[in-house]
Amino acid sequence: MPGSVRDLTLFVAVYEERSFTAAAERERATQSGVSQHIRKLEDTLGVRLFTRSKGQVQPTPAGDALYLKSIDILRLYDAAKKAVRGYGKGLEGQLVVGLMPTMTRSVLAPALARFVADNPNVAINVIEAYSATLTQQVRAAEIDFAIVPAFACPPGLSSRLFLRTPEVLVSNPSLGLAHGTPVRLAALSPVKLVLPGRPNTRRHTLETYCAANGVSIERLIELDAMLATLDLVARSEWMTVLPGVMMALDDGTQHRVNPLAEPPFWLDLVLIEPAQRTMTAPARSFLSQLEAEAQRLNRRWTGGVAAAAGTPPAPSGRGRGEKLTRRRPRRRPRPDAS
Amino acid sequence: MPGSVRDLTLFVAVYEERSFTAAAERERATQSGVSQHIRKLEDTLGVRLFTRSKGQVQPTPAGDALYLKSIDILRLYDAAKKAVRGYGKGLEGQLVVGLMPTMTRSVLAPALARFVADNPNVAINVIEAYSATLTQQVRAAEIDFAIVPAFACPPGLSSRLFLRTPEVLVSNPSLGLAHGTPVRLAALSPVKLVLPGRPNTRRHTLETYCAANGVSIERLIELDAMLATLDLVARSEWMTVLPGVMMALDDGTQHRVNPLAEPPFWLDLVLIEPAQRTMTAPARSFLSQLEAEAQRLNRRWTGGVAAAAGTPPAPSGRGRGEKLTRRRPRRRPRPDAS
DNA sequence: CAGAGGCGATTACAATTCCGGATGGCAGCG
DNA sequence: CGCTGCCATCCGGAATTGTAATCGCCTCTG
Repeated sequence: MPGSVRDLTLFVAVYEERSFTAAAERERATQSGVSQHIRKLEDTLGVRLFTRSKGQVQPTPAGDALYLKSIDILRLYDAAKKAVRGYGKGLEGQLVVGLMPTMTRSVLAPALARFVADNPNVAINVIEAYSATLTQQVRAAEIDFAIVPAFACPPGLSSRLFLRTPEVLVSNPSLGLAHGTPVRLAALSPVKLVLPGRPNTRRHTLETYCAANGVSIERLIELDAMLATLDLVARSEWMTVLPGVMMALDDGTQHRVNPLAEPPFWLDLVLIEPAQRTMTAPARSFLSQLEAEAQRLNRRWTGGVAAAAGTPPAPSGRGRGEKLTRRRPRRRPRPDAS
Repeated sequence: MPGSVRDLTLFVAVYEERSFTAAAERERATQSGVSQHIRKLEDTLGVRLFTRSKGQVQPTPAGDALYLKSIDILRLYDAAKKAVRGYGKGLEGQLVVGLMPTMTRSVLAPALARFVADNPNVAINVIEAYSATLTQQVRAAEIDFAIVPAFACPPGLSSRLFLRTPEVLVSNPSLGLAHGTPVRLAALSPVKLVLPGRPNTRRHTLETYCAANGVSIERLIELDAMLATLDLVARSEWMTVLPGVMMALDDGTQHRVNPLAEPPFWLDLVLIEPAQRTMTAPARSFLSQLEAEAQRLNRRWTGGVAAAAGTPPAPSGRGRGEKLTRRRPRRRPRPDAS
């Protein structure tokens, strides 16, 4: 009933060669096979496609019509085959990743572009959310892995340090800070800061830093919207503090970016994944791309000799790649929101 | 290697249903068969098209791409099938017909339109030429039949009367003749006539008529180009004489048409075909359409009571449908040119 | 007119593919 | 833990496809 592409190929060959035998050798088939294919076509369509009289094979009007359609179909078919073959390289599978705005602003795009180029047949789903949501989804094994700020690791999760990045002050260029140079926040005190809301542990961490280092906050706006925060800073005298890896590509025209100094202030990002299962190959591959890109961008702040000197050792003996799965904690600590 | 349309149909079904079993029953197949088809596709393409994990069938990016192409291919394929099936009705074969301008000006188009509508899969080739050429081609069995002026039938031809049509005077409307009324050519004498060249027997017949009926020819132009003749008559005071069936559709605005009277002047058209072979079914069918149309148009001149009165009996006992094949003549008479 | 040769149709048989039922693995669910 | 739904796989028979050989028709040629 449905007919094969071979039928059309042979038909087109006969049409163009005006000969069954010529078509047969062109298509590496026997004259007999070609004859049978054409006859099958004619039978199923109920139409003669060629007149084989006078020693000449001539297409009928129906043959002409079918030829015009056939070449389109075959061209499409071939294009489809080629296009789909292009997906053959690289890994295969699905990949669901949870990332905070910290990762999605600068790190994600290059890593993602490289990964899809290398692995076109992996179905990718990136979820941008705050760490509370992400942690929950990882524990439910809804996503392959997530990158979140370091926190007390709840059960069912496996985690390791992903990146240590400096916190940076982000301000309006008109405020006159020299882009990229370390800054002592206390020297600017009192400051007007845009900070995340109370549920976000980041808020507490930042306030603690300020209080401990003689930074008085003149005014404060709570914004849990990253795009709005950046826009507000770019258009006003409000400032904010963000993870450095997120701002590594800024050149100082939209935002002035200055690492906090005296004392430096570091943020640890950790990778979390469901403890009960091993990471899929696409997840591993994408993670390595992501990590490479994050470290490359982070060198904007740690690569310089002066900045490198200020890098503290990894905290509390937990090095990169070291698992810290906790199976049965006494109580479940609430994950912080970023 | 080349894959069948069934593959794509089943693939599309799976893609849309997101389920192998649902696709199977939608396409009247078994789940097993669907699974095998998809696997064959994946193997030949070297790409996974669906991820069958978590109890969910989800297309991969390659699956998405293939789906987009597939629906186009299937749509095209279906359209092609439907279109070609449309050629299934009616007769099939080839048809080569030779006609003079006398037939092609008014008779051919309606007959041809009806014939191709009824028999879409007949390859038609109409050759417009003068009778000398046509007779030769019929004898060489290059064409199925031709319509030519009556003449002494050479060997190898079978002929019968096709149509008796009155000769009509064609003139410029500004000359003031009443369109459609019989006219006595002698009353217009002397006349300025456009006539075919000497090789055409028509020329001799017309001159004979004029001479025998007191028509003096004031001036004469030889034109063997029908379009040019009609155009010249429409734009000047030159007149010509043409077979009536050719001018039956004219309404008198471009050309005034008047049957010759006192005496009337008839042209016999005959059908000629190769004697050694019987006419093909398409040829018979087309001929009957052509004949019906010719007679319909001819009634414009013979249908009226007065005109019918002037119709002479068929000449020399050769009625319509009567063959006059001559196998072995003494000498081969030169066919006249029309 | 006879013979040769080209070409498509047909036939018979072999290889392959297709199809459907049965079975097994896996995950979700009560 | 059994049940159920779903897909993969295996297997045997049916159908299709491909091949080689042959036939019939036509053309060409001498």
